[in-house]
Amino acid sequence: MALPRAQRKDTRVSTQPRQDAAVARHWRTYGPLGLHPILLRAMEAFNEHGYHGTSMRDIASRVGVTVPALYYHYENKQALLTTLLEASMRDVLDRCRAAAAEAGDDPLARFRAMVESIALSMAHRQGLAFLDTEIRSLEPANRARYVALRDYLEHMLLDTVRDGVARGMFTTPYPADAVRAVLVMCQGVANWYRADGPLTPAQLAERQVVLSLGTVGARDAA
Amino acid sequence: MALPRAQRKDTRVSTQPRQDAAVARHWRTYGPLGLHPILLRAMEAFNEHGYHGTSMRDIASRVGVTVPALYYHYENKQALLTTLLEASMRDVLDRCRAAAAEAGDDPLARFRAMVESIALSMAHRQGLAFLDTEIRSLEPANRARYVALRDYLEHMLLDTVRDGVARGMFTTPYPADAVRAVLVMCQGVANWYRADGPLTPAQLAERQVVLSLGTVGARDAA
DNA sequence: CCTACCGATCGGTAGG
DNA sequence: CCTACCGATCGGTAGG
Repeated sequence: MALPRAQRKDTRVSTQPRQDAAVARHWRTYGPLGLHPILLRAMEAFNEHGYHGTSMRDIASRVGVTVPALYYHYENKQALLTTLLEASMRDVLDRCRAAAAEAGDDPLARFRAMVESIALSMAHRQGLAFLDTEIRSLEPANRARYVALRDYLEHMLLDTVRDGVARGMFTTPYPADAVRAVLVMCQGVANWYRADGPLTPAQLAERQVVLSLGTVGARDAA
Repeated sequence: MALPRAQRKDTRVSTQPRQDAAVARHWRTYGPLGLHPILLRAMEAFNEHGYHGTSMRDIASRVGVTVPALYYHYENKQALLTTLLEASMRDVLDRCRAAAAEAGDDPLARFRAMVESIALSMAHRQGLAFLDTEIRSLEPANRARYVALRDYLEHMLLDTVRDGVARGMFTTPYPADAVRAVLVMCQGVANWYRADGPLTPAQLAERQVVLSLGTVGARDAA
C-alpha cells in the first residue's frame, strides 16, 4: 500500500516538466501551463461551478476517463484543489522573487517589478489565479499552507513598501493596508481580464503598476 | 398553488422592516440587519461553506426548523442566495447614492463620500458583502440583475472620477481601471476586516478613502 | 506480482 | 409549518 502511493507521486511530478522549465527561464516568460490533464480539467470545472459544485464525474468526463482513474492519480477531490492552488501560488511567488532580485535594492524599481510580475501572473495564468476564490473549500491544514505562501508574498511586498516609505519615496501613511489593497487589486484582475480583450498582459501589468504606485503614494506616480 | 405563493411573498416583505427604516435614516447609520432568520442563517452557511457546499438541511437545522419549512418561505436554495445578494447590493447602492447627493457636485468631496459609504457597508455588513464571492452560483437571469446593480455603482463612481480628471483634481491616466481597482479594494475589506480588531468601521473607511485617493491620483492624496 | 485502468456499485445525501 | 418520502446524484471504492 505504501509503495504504490510513492509511485503515484512520481507519476505526477514527471507529468509537469514544462511549467517548471518555463519558470526557470525568466519571470516575464510564460509557456503553456503544462498541467496534468486531470489538473487542467479540474481547474476549468472548479472555475465554472466552484469546488462543491463540481463532481468528480464532471471532471472525469472532461478528461475522457472514468472516475476511478481520477482516484488512481489523485487521492481525492481535495487533493486536486490543493495541488492546483499551491502550484499557482508557488509560481507567483517564484516569479515575484525573481523580479525583485533582478530589480535590486531600489524600493521603487523593486515595487514596480514585483507588481508587474504579479499582474502578469494574473493575466497569463488567469485560470489558476481565479481559483483563489476557492480557498475556503480547503481543509484547515491545506489552507494553512496556502495562506503561509500568500502571507510570504505579502511580507515581501510590505518590506519593499516600508523601505520606500523610510527613504521618502512612498508617502502612504498605511503601508500594510496599501499592500493589501495592491494585492487585492491584482487578484481582482483574474475576475475581469480577458485575453481576447483590448489589453495585452504587458499593457495590463503596466496599468496595474501605475495604479499601485498611486495607492502607495509614490512621488512620481500617475 | 397561486394563492400560497402570493402569501409567501407578503410574509417575506413584512419581515424586513428594520433594514429599510435604517437605510432611510442616514447613509452612515447602521442598525441591526433585520433579515428573516432563514435568510440570516443561510447567509452564515453560504459564507462558511459556499453555496454548493451548503445543504438545505444545514440551513434548516441552524434556523431550528425542518427542510420543508424552508421551502414554504422561499422557492428554493437559489432564491435564498439571490434575495441576499440583491438586498446587499441595493443597500450599498442606496447608501452610496445618498452619500453622493449629500456631498454635492465637487468631485473630490463626492468621491470621498462614495468610497466612505462603500467601505462602511463592507465593514458594517461584512456578512452580506462576503457573499459577493458566490455570484458565480447565481442562475443567469439572477446574475444579470445583480451585475446590472453593480455596474450602476461602478458607473456612478466612474462619472465622478472622470469629472475630477476633467477638472484637474485627479491625475490618473486610467479612470476606468482606477475605479475598478477602488471597488475591488473595498470589496476586499470583506475578506479581512474583523469587527473585534483594532479598527472601527469609521477608521477603516477613512483608510480606504486615503488609499483610493492615491489610486485615482488625487492631488492632495496621502 | 505490477501498471493502468474498467464496469458496477457502495453508503449517504442532494434538492424537491 | 411537519412527516414521510421521491428520482438522481454525490464522493469514493469494491473485485478483477
